[in-house]
Amino acid sequence: MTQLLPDDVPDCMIFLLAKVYQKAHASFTKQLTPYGLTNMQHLVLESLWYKPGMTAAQMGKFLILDKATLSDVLDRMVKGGWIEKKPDEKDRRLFSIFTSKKADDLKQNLIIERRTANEDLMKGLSPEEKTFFRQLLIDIINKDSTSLDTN
Amino acid sequence: MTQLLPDDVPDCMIFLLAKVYQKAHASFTKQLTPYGLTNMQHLVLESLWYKPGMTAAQMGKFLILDKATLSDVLDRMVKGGWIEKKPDEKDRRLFSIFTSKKADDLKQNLIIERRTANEDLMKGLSPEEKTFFRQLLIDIINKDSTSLDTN
DNA sequence: TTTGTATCGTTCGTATACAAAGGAGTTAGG
DNA sequence: CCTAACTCCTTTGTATACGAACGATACAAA
Repeated sequence: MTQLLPDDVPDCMIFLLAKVYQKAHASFTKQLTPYGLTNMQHLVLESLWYKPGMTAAQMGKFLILDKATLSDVLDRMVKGGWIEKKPDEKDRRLFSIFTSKKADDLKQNLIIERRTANEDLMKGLSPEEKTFFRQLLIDIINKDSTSLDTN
Repeated sequence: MTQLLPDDVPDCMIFLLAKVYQKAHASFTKQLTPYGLTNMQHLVLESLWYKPGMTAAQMGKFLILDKATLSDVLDRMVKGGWIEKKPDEKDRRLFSIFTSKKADDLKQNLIIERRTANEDLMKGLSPEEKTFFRQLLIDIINKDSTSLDTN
């Protein structure tokens, strides 16, 4: 059952952003189903391939995510065998987080899945439009007013 | 604690969309705190001012929202005195939903809050950029591939 | 060294989100 | 009219999200 916007599209960018994100999220979720991974878990893996050994706090800042949210996500990923948490020997408050072999074996596939999802989402846009859209999003995120907190 | 994207911004539109929505959502949430309303509850009220007496199923289609999600939201709004559910006399499966006096008294203020939130989010963009951005979002939502399901 | 402050990760409470299943009610087809 | 199929709404289970408070730890200042 396909759902389109009504003819008189709501005059609310927040709503439109929510729906675009909802659509992108739903699409990527489907792609990841065969792997048994969620969107968020995929994001965590990619961040760890980029910066192995991050602590939860570092990852929270990197992904702009609340530490309470991340705590649960990481917990499920440990249980699922996707990551490992190794206690820091110098500072016993910290855990360094690493991807598991199970995750690393799927690395190339998972990165391709993300690329495909992105291409699907941007399908139909010209290269100029893609660049402009991307830069627009970055500018909005980096704009000063009401920036995101992640402490 | 302000959070910016790293210098090498992640090459993932899904992530950027998530963060833009996260920012817009957080900002609007703060604006609505004095009213004791959430983002979603505000959206429900506006949809009811637009189409009074909608059923939950109609609203779910209008807002492109899962009925399970909506069921909880509406339940909390009834308890909070924002809306009323009146059973349909012809079809006993249905409830017509209406805004309460408490909600209607705040209508003008709440609509202004949404406008302000939208202007804040788009602040710094030229009128052409705003139009283009908005149309881009609408096009992506309405694009055929992997459209949103709502029931 | 002690005391105050800050940080790290967890837990709790609340609010989305959605798949899947279930109960109640309606309608269509024979 | 009677059953099969469908619809509406709720409930259950899981996964984000985030504010707030908490225990353990680290550090800095007196």
